[in-house]
Amino acid sequence: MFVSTHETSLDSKGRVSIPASFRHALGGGQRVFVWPASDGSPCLEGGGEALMKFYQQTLARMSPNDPARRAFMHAIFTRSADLKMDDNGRVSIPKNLLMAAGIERELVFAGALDRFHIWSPERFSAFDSTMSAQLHNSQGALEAPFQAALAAGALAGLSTPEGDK
Amino acid sequence: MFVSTHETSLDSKGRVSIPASFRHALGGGQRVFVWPASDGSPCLEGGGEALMKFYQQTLARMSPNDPARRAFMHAIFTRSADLKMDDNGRVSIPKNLLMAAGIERELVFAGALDRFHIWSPERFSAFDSTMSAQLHNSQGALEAPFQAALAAGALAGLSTPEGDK
DNA sequence: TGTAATCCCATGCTATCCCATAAAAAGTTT
DNA sequence: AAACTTTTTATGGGATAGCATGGGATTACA
Repeated sequence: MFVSTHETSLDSKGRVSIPASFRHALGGGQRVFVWPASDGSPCLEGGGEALMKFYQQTLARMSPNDPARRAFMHAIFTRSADLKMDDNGRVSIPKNLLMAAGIERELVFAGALDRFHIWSPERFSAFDSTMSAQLHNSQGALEAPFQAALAAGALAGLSTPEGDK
Repeated sequence: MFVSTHETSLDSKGRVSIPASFRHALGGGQRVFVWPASDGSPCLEGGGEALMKFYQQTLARMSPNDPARRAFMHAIFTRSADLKMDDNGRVSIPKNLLMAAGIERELVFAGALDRFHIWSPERFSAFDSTMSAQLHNSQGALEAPFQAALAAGALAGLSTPEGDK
């Protein structure tokens, strides 16, 4: 899974190394898809073939006439770049996407479980602050899913004495 | 699959290069079919022999008396141009189709998974904005197919704890 | 016999492939 | 725990192949 953040930069040819841990999360394939974040955040969003296959299946479950389908298709497949990593794990992100995210040379890879985000450092630190505040105000909303997951048996062996070694 | 967007233009002879990634998506054949978008969008729609075969089979499954069959037949087969790529991967799109899409010289190829669309740049960016707004208002409509795809096991190993190593 | 479509070759550009280097991480041996 | 070896990662840059594009020559056909 995609975890942690990595700060890096484009080289003189416009290439950037995908962080090693992200490459592992991509599962060995060398295709990477990148598009403007679909939640409207001023950053890019990316994932591997697994995520794209998931989106494909999501589309397959929608009526061909559903206007939401066309919007979703456009947001993910039309706007995305299909990138191929070179032997050293680098990709070249198209200029229009870099511009949309306000990236010049420095950038931040941010893990998000089943996908990752690419930020300009300035926008990322602003976002980081926003999220701190947001989390502080969201404790209530977390309560219910938190308890549900616990009840479903997640964390078994960690929250109870049986989990000790 | 057809992914991403490519901006290009007609040359002085009226030819245009099919983007390389689209040529690959066409599977090596050199026939390309183009027609006015069947959903009423002010653009052209296109695909390769695979898509046409799919439409052919769709027609075969409709009753010969079904008025919808005639309309569908007309929209796809009657209106479409059967283009042949030259050795450099270029085609000449008939003038009447270009006019219908409002294309003068510049144009945009937009991938849509199993097909692609051809837009005038102005119309494309307007459509792009519309789709952003549309997506924003469609979160509800996406919820169900999204969950269904998840339940069907897409993304297995990425979004669930079982995927951890 | 003119007009236009097709075929073919030439060119600059860029993406890709590949090798080299250096730093960092992980693993071994005393 | 220090010293050494091996592997992985990040980065730079040269060589090459593929792509987009322009345009001349040839063919089709009206």
